[in-house]
Amino acid sequence: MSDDGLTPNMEMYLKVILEISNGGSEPRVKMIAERLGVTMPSVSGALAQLRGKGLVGHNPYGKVNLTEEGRDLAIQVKDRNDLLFRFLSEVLGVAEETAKEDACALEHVVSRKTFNRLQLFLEFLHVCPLGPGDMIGQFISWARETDGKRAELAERSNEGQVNAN
Amino acid sequence: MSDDGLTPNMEMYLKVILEISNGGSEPRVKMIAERLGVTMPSVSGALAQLRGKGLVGHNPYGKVNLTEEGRDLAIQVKDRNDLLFRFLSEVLGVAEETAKEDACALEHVVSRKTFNRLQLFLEFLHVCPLGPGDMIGQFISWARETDGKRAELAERSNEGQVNAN
DNA sequence: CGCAAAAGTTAGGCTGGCCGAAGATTTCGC
DNA sequence: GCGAAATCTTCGGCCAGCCTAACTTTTGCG
Repeated sequence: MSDDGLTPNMEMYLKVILEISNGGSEPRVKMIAERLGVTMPSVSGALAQLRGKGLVGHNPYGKVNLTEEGRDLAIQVKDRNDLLFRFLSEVLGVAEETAKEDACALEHVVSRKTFNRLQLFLEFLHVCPLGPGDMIGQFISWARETDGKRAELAERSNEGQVNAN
Repeated sequence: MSDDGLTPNMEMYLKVILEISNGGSEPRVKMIAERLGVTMPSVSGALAQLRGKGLVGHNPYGKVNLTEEGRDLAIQVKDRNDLLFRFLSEVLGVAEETAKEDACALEHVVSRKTFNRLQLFLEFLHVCPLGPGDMIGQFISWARETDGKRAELAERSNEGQVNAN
């Protein structure tokens, strides 16, 4: 577990607030609500909690901003997201949309230790001493072939199998 | 998301019931409670829900058993867990304990598509055309070195840094 | 058998999150 | 500068999960 003592939901709020301000906008309750797909009352409640933990500054009807501590946590969440996304899409070759969704769920659950190892692993793959840098490409094309063959086999062995997707 | 329409918690209940029966015991409320670290009333409640969804058979004071559908789902969860655990421990070289914990959280959150790609990826690493089979070993030792070097650097550049764990 | 211990359930209460409805505040256009 | 629209908060209510306390059923031992 990622343990910063926050629930996945609270991490999401922090991350979104960070993203909004990184995007150059003033984070507003409404905007946060839209991005998270929740209603404004939910955001109000969440902000109250986060304010209570000293992670955001926010007085009623006022501006929302991350405290230093809140910003640090938000950055950590975002870093986990970025790393996971890169791993899923670049290494595993998962479709962008899926990679985004999965990263967003995984980011709250990956421990520090695993994060570190995964980071190292990505570096390694790029620096990889085997083959000229491109072990990822090798995997991707091997995977394509393999997938293809298996699809054929499945086809050939007939039957109305369950959707394998 | 893994979407079987179950919450992570419900998936855990199914998984644990499966593990208990695979271990050759009759799953009992008490045993499930112990394995999950919850109280018996929580288990009772969960079983009621699962029974409602037709995933377990269980009448009051009676035996607990998975229906066919429940068993299928439980197996899927377990498969996800196994794959993740292998990836974390064998490939990334994460410590066993951590790998177990992380796999247990990740298993509820990995989409089918990502699961499939990860599975393929593990196969590939074992079959890997680059270097004779052992790209994992290469990573592990490269990681050890790199970690070492960085520890030194951190050491040398002094300062009471935050625990980098 | 008969009754205590173990196992299980029901009841009530808590927290985290979410919602809609309704009321408060701020902003903006005229 | 005032009123309507937009934004935000407060208030109840809901569901998932968990707990403790108290009650019921089953088990098993003397």
